Amino acid sequence: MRILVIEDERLLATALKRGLEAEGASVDVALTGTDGLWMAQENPYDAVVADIMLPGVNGFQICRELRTEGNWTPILMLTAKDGELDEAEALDVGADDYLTKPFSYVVLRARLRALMRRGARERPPVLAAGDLTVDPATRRCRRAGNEIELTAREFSVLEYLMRRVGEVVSKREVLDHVWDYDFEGDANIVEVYVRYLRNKVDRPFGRNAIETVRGSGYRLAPGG
Amino acid sequence: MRILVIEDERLLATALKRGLEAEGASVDVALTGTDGLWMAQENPYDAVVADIMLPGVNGFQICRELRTEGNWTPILMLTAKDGELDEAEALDVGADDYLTKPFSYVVLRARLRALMRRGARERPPVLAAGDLTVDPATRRCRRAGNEIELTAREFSVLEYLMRRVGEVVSKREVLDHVWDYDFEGDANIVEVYVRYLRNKVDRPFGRNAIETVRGSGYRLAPGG
DNA sequence: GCACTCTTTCAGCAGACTTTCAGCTGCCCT
DNA sequence: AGGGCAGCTGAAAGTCTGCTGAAAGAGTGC
Repeated sequence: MRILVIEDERLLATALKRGLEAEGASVDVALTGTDGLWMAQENPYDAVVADIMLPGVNGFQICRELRTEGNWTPILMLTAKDGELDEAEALDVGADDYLTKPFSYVVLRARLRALMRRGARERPPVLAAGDLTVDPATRRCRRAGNEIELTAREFSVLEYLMRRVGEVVSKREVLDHVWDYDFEGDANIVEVYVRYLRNKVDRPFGRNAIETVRGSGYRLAPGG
Repeated sequence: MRILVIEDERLLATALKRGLEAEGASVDVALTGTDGLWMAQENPYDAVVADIMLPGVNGFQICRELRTEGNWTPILMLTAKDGELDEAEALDVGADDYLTKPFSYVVLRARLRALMRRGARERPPVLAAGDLTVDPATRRCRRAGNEIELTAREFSVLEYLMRRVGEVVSKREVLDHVWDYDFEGDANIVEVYVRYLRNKVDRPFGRNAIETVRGSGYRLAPGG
């Protein structure tokens, strides 16, 4: 479940990211409308949460632009104002739903779920590579019929690798997608998580799904 | 995918180089505007990322100069300032897009991809010469159906030769493109790597893809 | 407040990879 | 034939990367 949050208030953006990720979503954050629009154009998200008031391109423009391009990803609009006008305009330009700040996280999640259910397109429910499967929706991981317990971070790292089976993924990329985009720490953290994952998904099964490509990163073997 | 990064902050330049290379791009770095302009004029890049504030020739000038020469390589401008003025001017002189520092790597990559896609120069994802193929995305190399394991350096050298199949490539050029731009050592290192490559991609197959052109350099035979 | 789990940092280590070097081979010229 | 190069080679030295255990730090639930 990939979600794009376009929101310039970092506190809120981070809160949303954390919250949604805790439920198994893979969340990217854009801090400006310009960035957000580009990211939405570039990646296939399952939903977009966009503030209306944004630096650069505003939420309405993002919405209109995406729709005119034939991009029908569900969009949930946020705004600080609570005028009827905004709401009408939001729906006019093609947003699917509308939420007035301040809102409770629970409400946002509920609406978002509804949106995505409605927009339930052909989306492979589980990621699979050989006998290894990962279900972002239920946040479950199984291998050869055995359920594997993963922590939130572990799951996110594995999910990202699974989304790119076969490709070499650099530690930097993992960092960019799984950690906050402004994570300052050492890329060693990725090595550490790869070790945790290997201990859980590879070692017990005597397999080696996560390959190391020295100097480049890691690659999840297509066959698991 | 060849990308030129013109940026005087070495930290940033290195980060970009690493990141983009990790995704299979072949990245050259210029630390001054003068060098950058020259390199952009000399080599066919798929995209140029240029800082506006540079020692020597600045980003605007590079852009204008290339455009007036009829060079329409996509250019992405970077700047520390976030004035509207800069943005307008960047687009005026012919840049294709504009990014304000600090930016997240994810965003840069997304924009860059979009730019190159817009440039609609469909580039085959894998490089091939006869039965020898190299895939920068997965960092895999195969010959006659056999997977060949290459180290990071070996891969980069081979990739560079493959990008210029049929052409004679001097050791100096290989050094400049594959090693850090400030590599001080002996060009003999290239000979050493050519040997490693021959041992892996030629010898086992009884072929001779990498030809020596005495006095000039090496040439990758178009037929593999 | 305490116990617990999860996340992050850190420094040491082993091994893989890179680079250097000195001698050798073979081509080309006189 | 012999000298001068350019390129080739084997081996050793050097560097760097990724792996690991341990422990500190954050976050959560009781």
